[in-house]
Amino acid sequence: MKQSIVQSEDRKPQTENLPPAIFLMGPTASGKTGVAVDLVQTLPVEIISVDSALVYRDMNIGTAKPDAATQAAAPHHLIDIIDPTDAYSAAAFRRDALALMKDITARGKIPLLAGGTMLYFKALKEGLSPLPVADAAVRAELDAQIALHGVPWLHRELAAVDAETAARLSPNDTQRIQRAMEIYRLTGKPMSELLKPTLLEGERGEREGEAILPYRISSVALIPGDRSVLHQRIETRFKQMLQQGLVEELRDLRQKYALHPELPSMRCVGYRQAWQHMEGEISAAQFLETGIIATRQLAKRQLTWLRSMPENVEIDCLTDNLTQKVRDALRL
RNA sequence: GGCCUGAUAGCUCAGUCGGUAGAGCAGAGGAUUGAAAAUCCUUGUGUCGGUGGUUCGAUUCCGCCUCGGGCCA
Repeated sequence: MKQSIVQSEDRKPQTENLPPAIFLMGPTASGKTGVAVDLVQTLPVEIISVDSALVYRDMNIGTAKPDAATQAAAPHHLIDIIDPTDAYSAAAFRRDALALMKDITARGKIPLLAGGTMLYFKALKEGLSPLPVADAAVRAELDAQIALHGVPWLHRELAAVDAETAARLSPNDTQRIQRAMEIYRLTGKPMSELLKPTLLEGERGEREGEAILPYRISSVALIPGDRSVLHQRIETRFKQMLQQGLVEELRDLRQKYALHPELPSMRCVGYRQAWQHMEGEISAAQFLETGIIATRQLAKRQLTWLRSMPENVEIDCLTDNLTQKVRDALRL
């Protein structure tokens, strides 16, 4: 692990010739959008949103999407690109982001990738293995089998064809077990085998001078110095979302689209709880409480991601002059 | 005012036929390859309300006090 990091450091001497790009990461409610919007005013940058929830059209309040005026002043790419009935993915993001970065660079500008979906950042930076895309029919089949036999049963099925992957997954990790089985049924090969060639491919690519991400990255992470302050912000913001009409927004969404609670869009923080409340499963008070809790837990997972990325320059997002501090960190 | 009942982890509660206690939730830490705002893993020492008494030993039994809840006046 450590060795591979050292190797990749050694292997990118021509990084100076690459065009620049900026990563701006942070947990929910850390002020990323504000900083990005400030930077656009004074620097030749274009914002690419790195957010798995902002991609959905008509989901505005619960995703804390920048409003129309903000977007007019500071356009964001990869916002409002799919309907809430559709699914996006890390692979789709990488494809879209790379294309946008190329265009932006060609225009003589710098891509500013800002957001809180750390898997997307990772996929962009490190690439993805050549795995098959999601297959609705196979997933439906697996859903039915899980409903019938339970997830641990599917885990045993996986162990029979891909012991290595089964061993690293919890028997309860429905999503990953399902994905690993999906890959096996689609390709006839175990996921663990398909992950390995990637490294070889990556090495070959680098030998030919093709980096996985051909940009010189400056990476900044907004980290709250005091977690309890972030929690307070999250609570305040969630209450604002309710006042702005989160439930009404969901009502409209359900009228406009054929939604169901298992869709990725409807599993988003806030919308999931709003759905439960609309269905009478939880009270208004529970909706408020669980919505705030889910947001806190999201922020915590985002912070775990950020701690695993030592290349980031960390800035306390709770200080004044945040944008200036980001600029200083980027030496812009 | 009288009677009944409760007071145990941040919250909701279980429990100890007397040998100082454990679940869920929250919180914290971690994982993370086409669903990732998803999915999953790990993690529970707290004057067992206060104070006297009985006892080798009390959070557990008894008395009183404090604060809730209920019923009767």
